[in-house]
Parts: sequence; structure tokens; C-alpha cells
Amino acid sequence: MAEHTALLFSIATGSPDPIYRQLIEQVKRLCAAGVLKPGDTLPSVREVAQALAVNPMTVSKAYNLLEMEGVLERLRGQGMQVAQRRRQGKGEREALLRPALERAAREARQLELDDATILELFKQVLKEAT
Amino acid sequence: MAEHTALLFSIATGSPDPIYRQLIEQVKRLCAAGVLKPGDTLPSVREVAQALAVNPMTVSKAYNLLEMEGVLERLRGQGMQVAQRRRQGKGEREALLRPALERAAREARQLELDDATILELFKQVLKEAT
Amino acid sequence: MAEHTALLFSIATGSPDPIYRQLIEQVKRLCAAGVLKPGDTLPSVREVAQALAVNPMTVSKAYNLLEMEGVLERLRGQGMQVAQRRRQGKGEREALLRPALERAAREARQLELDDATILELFKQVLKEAT
Amino acid sequence: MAEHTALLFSIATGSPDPIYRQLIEQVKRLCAAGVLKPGDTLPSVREVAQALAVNPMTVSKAYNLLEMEGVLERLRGQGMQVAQRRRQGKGEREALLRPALERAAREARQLELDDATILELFKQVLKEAT
DNA sequence: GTGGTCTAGACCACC
DNA sequence: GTGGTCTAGACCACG
Repeated sequence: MAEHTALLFSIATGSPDPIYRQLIEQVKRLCAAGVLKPGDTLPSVREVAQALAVNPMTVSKAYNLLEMEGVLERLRGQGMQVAQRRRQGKGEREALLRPALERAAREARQLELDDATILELFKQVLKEAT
Repeated sequence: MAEHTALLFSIATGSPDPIYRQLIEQVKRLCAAGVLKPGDTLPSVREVAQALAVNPMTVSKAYNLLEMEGVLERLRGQGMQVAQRRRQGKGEREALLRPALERAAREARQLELDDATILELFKQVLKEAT
Repeated sequence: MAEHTALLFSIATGSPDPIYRQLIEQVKRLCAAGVLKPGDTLPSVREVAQALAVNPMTVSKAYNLLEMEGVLERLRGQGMQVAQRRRQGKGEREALLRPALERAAREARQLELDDATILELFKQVLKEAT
Repeated sequence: MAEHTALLFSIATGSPDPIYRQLIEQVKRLCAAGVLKPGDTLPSVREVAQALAVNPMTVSKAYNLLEMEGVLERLRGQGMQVAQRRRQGKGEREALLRPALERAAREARQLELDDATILELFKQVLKEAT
């Protein structure tokens, strides 16, 4: 149950925001979506670090912050697991998506593209990302 | 001729993003909103620096980057002015929008929201951003 | 004889090199080509400045430097004229052109374009510039 | 791991063009020449700054601009590396070359050289620049 | 007057 | 360790 999740994580090296933040938000989204369920164990720091070619300290930092936020729980000597009662309704998941959509909308406005074009392009992108 | 725009800029000292970025975004927004029109001259580096109690180099960096992006033009010895709309083709503008859409799509997938929900939410966000 | 030459000058506002340098090199080329012949009078500082929408001091600086170089001569109270013995052979004119060609060649190499493509493009540009 | 590239850089203190530009051109040339290959890491800002007795910000500015141009990539906490050749399309590369060719053409016209001569000279320059 | 460059030295975030 | 940001203050080129 540890090797199946390593593939769930990915980082965008070209992104402006730090790796540990990318990891944190990914875990949160996966929990919100139910892909990661309460009680699931997460891949070890070393596994993730190796799979993503990242410094272990970076992964550790993400896990620590997630523990402080109550998203994860430390299993003394056995890694981390998803904390209880983190299941989120559709509304909450939509709220998590909003920032990214708002950013896209803001940029679209500045580029002066009309809504039809924007939506069409987004549909296309969504299809590719399936 | 100095009082016309100095008040347009403001910075949030406690903000996570750097001052020069805040300035850049502001100029872009002012241009997009039509407050700054092509041909308008901007307050000098020194004026802005003094008005905001910031180092001139910081303002200079913002102006510089805005020039590189084609938003501003240097007026040799007379400061900077808003560039004539070198309106890019629609295809190019769509390409510029793609990264933001792709990011949103990736996050939406991880949240396991269905396409209809995602698109509906995006339409709503777009409407709010008008 | 003063109004016919004003049109000979032009400046590229987007160019990285200063206006007075652009003017200097243009006068040199026009002299080398024989368009401006020894004894020809040049348009006054004021005329050029107005025609190009440039600060008169800038034009004046160019004229002064050209006088120092011996390209122009001051006609006490009657403007400047092209100095004697400045007619140049074809070889010298080619030498004047070289820097621009070398720059283009260097950039072309960095862009990894093959010679045939480069030359074809240049022929096209030459035709447009006729 | 520090001695491999420090010696590659050098600056001409008496040069008309700024230090950061000299560094930029050098890196580009080293990349073009194959001395620096995609994936190679560059000496750190501090190393270069010390080796050249220059302010770190100056080196940083050069690296920064090279990143914006896509020549270098940031390696989060591990310095900069030469970017993977994101080879642009031929059309785009030709567009990038045009300005230099147009400038050369304009100058050639003012020198009143005939097209055959110009092209012959350009071929020669191209051969020398190989 | 304008912006451009550079310095010396500080502090911060990230890995 | 890495690069990023900012400051204070200097000097220069251009118009």
C-alpha cells in the first residue's frame, strides 16, 4: 500500500511556487477528492524524494506542515497516514479549485479574449488532461 | 504634470510578493482598465520611489520588466510611456493563457470534479471577473 | 538646397543606440555614398530636430562630433557643409557596411540557420528595402 | 566541482557595454560553441562574482536575463543549468534574425552599394563567421 | 531632467 | 549551499 501512491505526486519544475507547497496542495486535493482516505498511509519521505528527484528535506517539510494543519498524522516509526474526518463535500472541493480558476480568469481578461473562446480553450485543455 | 499618476500606485509592505511585482501587476491592471492609455507617460522612477518610500532601483526594475514585456516604451530622456497596443494575434494570446488553464485542469482532476461542474464553476468565476 | 536633405535622416526610436550616434553614422554613410557631396550644406539643427521630433541639442551634438571628425565644416553663421575630400571608394563603403553584416551573421549563427536560408531571407529584406 | 567553469568567464573593465551584458554574451557563445551543453551546471553567482571581483547582483542579473531568454534554467537550491534546447521553429528563428538584416539593408542602401556587391560581401562575412 | 549600471552589505526563502 | 529582494548611495550617458 506504499508503492501505489508514489505516482500520485508530481512537481512542475518550472513553476514559480516552491516544491514543498506544490506537494502540500496536492495532498490536500487528493484527500479532498477521496483518493487518499483517512487511514491511508503515505509513501515515505525517502520514496517520494527519490521518485521526484527531490531533496528529502523538502518532502519532510511538506509532511510536517501537513501534520501541523491536521491533514496528516504521524504513525510513530511507521510514516504518516491521512488523518480522520478529512472527507470533504463537493462544495469544499470546488472552493479548493477556485483560486486556480480565478487566476486563469484574470489572465484571460487581461488578454482580452472573449468568454466563448476562453471556455472553448478550457474544454480542450480539460479533454487533453483526462 | 507630476501629480496625475503618483497616487495611482500603492504597495502592500506585508505582502508575500515583492514590491517590483506588485508594481508590475498594478501597471498592467491600470492599462487593462483603460486608466492608463497608450501614449500616457508614467511618473518617473524617482517620483514613484519617493512617493512610495521605496528604493529607485526597485521601481526601475519594474519599469524595465514592463518594457521587456512590451507594456511600456522608453521615451529617451523623457521617461516611460504606455506602449501602443501591439495587439498580438488571437492564437498567440490563447497560447499565453494555456498554462493557467492547464494548471486549473490538473488541479480539478485531482479533486475529482466532473467536467460539467468544473465548467459551470469557471463560467461563474468568469462572470465575477468581468 | 536645405529642404531636400531633411528627409534623408531617420531615427529608429526602438534602437538601443543613442539618437546622436544614429545621426552621425547616417551622415557618414550618405557622404561615403556620394549622396552628400563636398560643399553641400546640411539642414539646420532646428530643421532636423523638428522633422525628427528630437531635441535640438541632440542634433547639435551629432553635428559637433562630425565636425570634430572632419566630416563636416562649420560655415560661420550659415550652418554646416560637407567637408572637402570625403569622397570614398567602393572598398571603403564596404568596410562601413561590414559591422552591420557581421552582427547579422553572428546572430544568424546563434540561431542555427543554414546559409541558404539566411541569404534567401536577406535577399527578401533587401528587396523590401528598395 | 567549482574549478571547472570559473575560468570560462572574463570581463573587459574598459568595455563600453555593461558587465552583465558581457556575461550574457559569453554564456550564449559558450552554449553555441558547445562548451556548455544542456544540463551543465553553471558556477554559482557568488563564485563568479568573487572570481571576477564583481558584485553578486551583477552576475545575478545576467543569470536572470539568461533564464528569461530560456538559455538557462533555475535548479532550485542548486544553481543554474544550461536549458534543454527548446528548439524554436524555423519561422520564429527567421523572425528573430530579421531586425539585424533590416538594419544591414538600410545601411547598405544609404551607402548606395548594389545588391550583388552587398550579397557577395555578406557571403564572405558568413563564411568567416563559420 | 530621464533611466542604466554598479557597489557594499543586509535579510529571506528554498533545498 | 543556492538565488531573490531590497537598501543607500554613487556615477554615467542621454536628451
